[in-house]
Amino acid sequence: MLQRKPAEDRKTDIVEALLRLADQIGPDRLTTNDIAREVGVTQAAIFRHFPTKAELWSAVGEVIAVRLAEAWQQALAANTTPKDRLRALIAAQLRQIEATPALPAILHSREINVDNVILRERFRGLMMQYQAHLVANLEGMIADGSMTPDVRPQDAAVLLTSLVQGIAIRWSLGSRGFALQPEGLRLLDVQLALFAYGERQR
Amino acid sequence: MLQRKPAEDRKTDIVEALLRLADQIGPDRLTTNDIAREVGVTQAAIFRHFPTKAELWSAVGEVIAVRLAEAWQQALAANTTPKDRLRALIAAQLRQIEATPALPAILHSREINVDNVILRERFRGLMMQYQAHLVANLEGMIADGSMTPDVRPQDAAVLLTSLVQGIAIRWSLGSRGFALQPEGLRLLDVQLALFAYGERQR
DNA sequence: CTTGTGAGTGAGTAAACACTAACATAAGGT
DNA sequence: ACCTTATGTTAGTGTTTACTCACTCACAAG
Repeated sequence: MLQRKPAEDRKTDIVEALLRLADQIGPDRLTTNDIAREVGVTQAAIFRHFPTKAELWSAVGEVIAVRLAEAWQQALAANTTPKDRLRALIAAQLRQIEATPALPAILHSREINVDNVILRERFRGLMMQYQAHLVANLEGMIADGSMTPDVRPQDAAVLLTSLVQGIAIRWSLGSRGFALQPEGLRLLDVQLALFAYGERQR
Repeated sequence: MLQRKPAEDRKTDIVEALLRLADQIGPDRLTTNDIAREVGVTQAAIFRHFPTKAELWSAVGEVIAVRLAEAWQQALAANTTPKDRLRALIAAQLRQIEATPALPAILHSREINVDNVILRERFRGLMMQYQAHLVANLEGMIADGSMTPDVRPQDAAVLLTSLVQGIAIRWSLGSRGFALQPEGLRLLDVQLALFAYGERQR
């Protein structure tokens, strides 16, 4: 028989297994059987730790939300200039996706966005927070002269989040044929150079 | 009892129903029962027209591929300058998504990208074709002076496709709270203005 | 060494799934 | 008007799904 673990350890095992499998199988196709096999326990064991599949998904959502929020806080704390902070915010997002490739798929999954109303609102708020961080630092960049005032910070923020999503999609569709973070940061610098152009010509 | 239709008409009914439902229920969660109810026939009737669910998805993929290719051809044919053609290509894409909101979800669904190898390659080729159109017209813009030569056309194309995807995601997550095409074109013009900056300062 | 607790199992359940076979009848060409 | 055909239905099939329940036994505290 298999080694027993305290409930808390096993719970994290299950959540990690789900995150791994969600990338291969897809969030909406993942079954409790798949998860149990990956963890190395019987299917019934999953339900000892999570009363329903929906509550398992809630736990996964919570883990993701905490990780993202922590990564952003760290990015902001470790840098001082608006431009460095902006780059760090984007880099953090790319790193999170690289570490958990299923992240975009889960964020847009029906499991979370249709079935789980609480989690949907949680993520909506989280993404608005990210957008707010971007806008704040873009405003800072306009103030310190590293960005043109011709582009509204809100629009610039949309362009940047789109960039991250676009690269992530290209990365996963192209079977991860390139390193996500370097390629993402390279394109970010292209965009930031464009943002700076307007200023230079003055 | 229900009115009978020639097979060809019914087939398109079924495909249209799937496209409508894929948006609400999700491509990977859609069942043949859901589709049958939407069309207004019994579940078994679906299998009279499509031998398997996978072949139904193939038909859906084919319809999407044809529509996209046609929209691009039309966009290119109706315009002459590189900049107008570029705008038309983006506008066409936004219009397609607005008409078929399930389109992004289907393009990234496991149904097509994991199960259906033929269709996956078909879409990969299609997207590369779109990218090629964008690059060609961006090169034209550099040549006619409406774009800076400082940004590689390939990079600019990635920024633009990301923009479309990003807006589409924001549109669907925000419960379609804004008009997709106008907002998309507005942001496109912001980006195109940035692309032109480098040139202006010369 | 004993014993109480709780992690894990084996063998189920009903519902939902894609798909099938036998039969029915509306529709269209002759 | 008839007869063939193709579209549709009814009532199934086996499989997979999330979830349950009675039971077992590993393990740590006393």
